[in-house]
Amino acid sequence: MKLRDHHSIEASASPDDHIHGRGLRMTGQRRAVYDALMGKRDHPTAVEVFMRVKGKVPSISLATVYNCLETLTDCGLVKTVNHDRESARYCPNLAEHAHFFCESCGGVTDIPLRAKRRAHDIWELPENVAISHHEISFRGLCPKCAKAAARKTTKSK
Amino acid sequence: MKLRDHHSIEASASPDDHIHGRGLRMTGQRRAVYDALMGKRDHPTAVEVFMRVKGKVPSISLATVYNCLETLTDCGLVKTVNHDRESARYCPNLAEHAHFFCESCGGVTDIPLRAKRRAHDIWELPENVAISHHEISFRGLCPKCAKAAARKTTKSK
DNA sequence: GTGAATGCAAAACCTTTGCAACTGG
DNA sequence: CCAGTTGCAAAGGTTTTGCATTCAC
Repeated sequence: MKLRDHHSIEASASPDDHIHGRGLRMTGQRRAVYDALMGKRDHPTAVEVFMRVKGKVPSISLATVYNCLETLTDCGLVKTVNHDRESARYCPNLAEHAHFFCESCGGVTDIPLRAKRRAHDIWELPENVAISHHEISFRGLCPKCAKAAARKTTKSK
Repeated sequence: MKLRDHHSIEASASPDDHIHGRGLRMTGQRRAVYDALMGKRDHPTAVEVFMRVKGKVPSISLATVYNCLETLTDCGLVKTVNHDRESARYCPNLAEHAHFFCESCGGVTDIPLRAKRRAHDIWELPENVAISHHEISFRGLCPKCAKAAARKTTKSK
């Protein structure tokens, strides 16, 4: 298992370089959205970003903010939290487990917890929080689709 | 840290008992929705459940399916995946981390990964999956709100 | 100059709500 | 009986889309 690296941003590479590296253009809107996110290191929604950016680029539209956020995410400059705008799904498995969503076939698989492990073994959760729910999701290609993708890549080379 | 137990369903307790235990009624719709979920142990959306149940209870409406799914979830008979129907949020922290969502104040906090730990240390992920993203979210009360809630409970006793 | 990006408005989508009618215990 | 549930239709909120206009390179 390998996690694709979205995080390898050298301090030297500017946002512009990242954007240009993908053959994209650095526009005033993209810069403003990026600055709005970096200025306050919180977790704003698209609408909150929109309101912040309005001050600097009054003509900007909400659709453009969504656009810019998607572009920045694709370039690895920003992470999207709660991107699950798909429908909620319901699961009769009541044991503690995570879910794997295949981006190719759309399948959802249960991922069991290894014996004797608990979530706070690996995350630095504050001692005094009261946790009521937790949700762990992985996205990528399931074994079947990963194999199919590998076959295609090999052929095309 | 304690995880509230949603999983302690004894084999002896029927769905009816669970529903009745909460002072609620077991209706034909609730039973049909429950059966549709237990019949195929997959992860259907509300609309998919709706389509399955239509065959048995033709008069059922989608709103009722949503209703039943919520009730069953509240009773601990079913788990909801992807319940994050809040807006997507955007995060400038590119290091690997989880998020904590406070259900009281709405705040979002970054939860860092403990040093030298990796997600597959605790979940039994298949070897041959290609993971592109993963998202870990905890929900509950942040330290500040947990303290406030505890104070209120103590007083009212 | 030219394709990429924007702005606008409208559409799409999932989920919730209000309310009259119905029903399980 | 009667509070809890349902069904319907309409509203709500977030995100996407289509297209003419503008702009970065």
